[in-house]
Amino acid sequence: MSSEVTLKQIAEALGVSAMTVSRALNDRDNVDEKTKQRVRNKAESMGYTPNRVAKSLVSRKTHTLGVVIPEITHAFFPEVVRGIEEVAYKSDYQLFLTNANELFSREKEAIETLRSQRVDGLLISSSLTHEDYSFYESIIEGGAKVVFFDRCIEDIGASCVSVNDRESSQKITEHLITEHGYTQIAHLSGPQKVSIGKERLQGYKDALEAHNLELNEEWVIQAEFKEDTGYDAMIKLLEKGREGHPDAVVAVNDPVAIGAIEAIKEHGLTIPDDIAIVGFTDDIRSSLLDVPLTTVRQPAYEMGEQAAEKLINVIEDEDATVEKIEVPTTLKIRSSCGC
Amino acid sequence: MSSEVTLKQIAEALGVSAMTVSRALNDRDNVDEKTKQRVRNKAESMGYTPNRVAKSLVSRKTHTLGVVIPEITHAFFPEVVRGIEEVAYKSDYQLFLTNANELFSREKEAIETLRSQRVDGLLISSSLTHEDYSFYESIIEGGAKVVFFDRCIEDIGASCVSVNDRESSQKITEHLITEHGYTQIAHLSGPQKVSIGKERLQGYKDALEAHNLELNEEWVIQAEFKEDTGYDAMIKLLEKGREGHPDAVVAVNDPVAIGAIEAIKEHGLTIPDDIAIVGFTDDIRSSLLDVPLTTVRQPAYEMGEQAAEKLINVIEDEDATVEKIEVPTTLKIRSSCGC
DNA sequence: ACATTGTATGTTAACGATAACATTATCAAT
DNA sequence: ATTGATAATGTTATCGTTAACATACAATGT
Repeated sequence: MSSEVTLKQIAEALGVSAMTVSRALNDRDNVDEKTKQRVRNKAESMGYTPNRVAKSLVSRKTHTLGVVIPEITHAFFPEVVRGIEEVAYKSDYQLFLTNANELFSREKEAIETLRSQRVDGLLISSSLTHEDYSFYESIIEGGAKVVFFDRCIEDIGASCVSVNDRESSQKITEHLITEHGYTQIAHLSGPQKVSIGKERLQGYKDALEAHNLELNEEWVIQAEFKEDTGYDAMIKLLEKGREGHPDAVVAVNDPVAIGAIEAIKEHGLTIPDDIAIVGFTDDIRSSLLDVPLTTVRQPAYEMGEQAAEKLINVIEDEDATVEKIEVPTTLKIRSSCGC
Repeated sequence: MSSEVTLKQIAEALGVSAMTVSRALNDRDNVDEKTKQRVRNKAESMGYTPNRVAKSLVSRKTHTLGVVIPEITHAFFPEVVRGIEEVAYKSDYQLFLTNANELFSREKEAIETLRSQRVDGLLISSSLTHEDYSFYESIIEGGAKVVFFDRCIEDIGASCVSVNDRESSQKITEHLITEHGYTQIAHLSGPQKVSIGKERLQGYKDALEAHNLELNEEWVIQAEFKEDTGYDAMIKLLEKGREGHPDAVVAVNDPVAIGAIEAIKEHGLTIPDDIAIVGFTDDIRSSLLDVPLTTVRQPAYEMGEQAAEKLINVIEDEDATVEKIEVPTTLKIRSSCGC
């Protein structure tokens, strides 16, 4: 039997109306138990699969969520997606997954398509790198239910699940200052248009300020989020060299730190003796490096769970409020910081 | 404007019929250029988003693919999904992603739901661990378009994209024999009900046989696919101990090898001097271990691409044939084998 | 005997878009 | 002016399901 079996076909085969079949299969009241059984058997034997497309058209609900992430390569986002998936599964939602590949244009396209699909809600980690939020504003105003995670766009009426990047960044920088006494600390930053890039830089600055260390603008080099940009930024930093190299480096995330480590090694320097370095994310590789990387652990799975729970809440409860949900980070002290 | 704008509403606002609006927005012939422009402007200003649900009901095509994977934690499947996503994106398909969590019951449920969603096709990496293929048979007979990848179910009328597990397993085992002269080689196998479990064991046996080494059944221990099962299996192997431990171990995949390495270290043995070990997969961590792991590299991204291409081909071309597509593996020789 | 209640079923219309067919307007050719 | 062809637009029915209302019939109470 083909997958094209419809209620009407079952109805005809049994000599009843389509409505009765619908009622029987949805186990409603007011249907004779014998009829229900007859219908169920027939549906089974004809290989009936309910058509959610038709159902969605009537109910204006698709029971689907759109997930938009900026990349799938590293361990972080898959882990977030696993958390999302788990919650969605339990609440009987299906997931549309799209990878924007760090391109906002592609993200926009993806969101547009997902809205066409009439997803009940959107989970977005933004690839935006400029400061024009009008696209998000318009879709939210247009009634889309959105929850951001990790890379958030704030104050535009959508909830957000992330870690406290600024505070965490400050904490790990302070670890370098108070535990190890470093004073010459550089930062390989992320793009300043992305919230986590800005926040983490700010946390680094906060730490310096709190300990009366002077900020050397020359030692803040902008990378992006991947290994090669970390490598390049570190090379730049090492080649400035007039005033010598820094004691320690705070990288915007672990992939950047991993790239930087390679550059440091190539320059014949050792970690942590010549230069200490710390990251952010706790990439799956970080504990396995020659000199295990001290970093900030972000609970990715939990972040996914929280984001999905919040979104489903927004979808199902009319008066859910806009929230900023922070999931706690933990410092993962390993040896790259000098410990 | 809410997302609930319909063609009819635009039509009313302009005093034309819904059909004209539909034609204008789809840029059909036989519509006055001025009308088209008026319609487009109005649609834009009202924030119209076409409803794919309604469209799908008419066209009986959803332009969506269902992807079912057994796990998302490790790097392999995310990378496959990235390949799938890329191809789907280019061909304008959306992806439903579901994680079966290594549970066949959950996979079955997922497939049923995806069929309800009327996905145009399914990409499946099976979590099946028994030998009853009737579920797959029935959905394929029911007209579902299916392409398996990595963990395939063969000879039931669906195409399959995978590596040649048996041959690759034989090759890496032979590397241990011919390059290093090991003769006491153990195997930590996968579940024998899963194709890759069976095939890789078989490849291991082929290698022994080809070199006239006796197969010691005691040294084939069944693990599953994760670290903890590798650890447990290795402990079992080490504690048999009457005849001493093996020279070398062939693990069914890298996570199992990583678990086993821990067990080996705990027993105070060193790799590769006391026991050499090799894996399969080329996990992102494998090159970063204390003793980098020799393994078989599976081109995950390419596997995803091929699987998606094949599926789209099956969907769009009536007389596409059933194929077994093999993507080539490469040996990643590092130092855990003794090199 | 008859209104009343309740159970089991049927009919119609709707969700939003579009294919297929129908109608009207426009213009050139005779 | 009339015809025919073509361009522009409208109408109806359909996809599969279900809500809302309608009907048929049996059982109950007075």
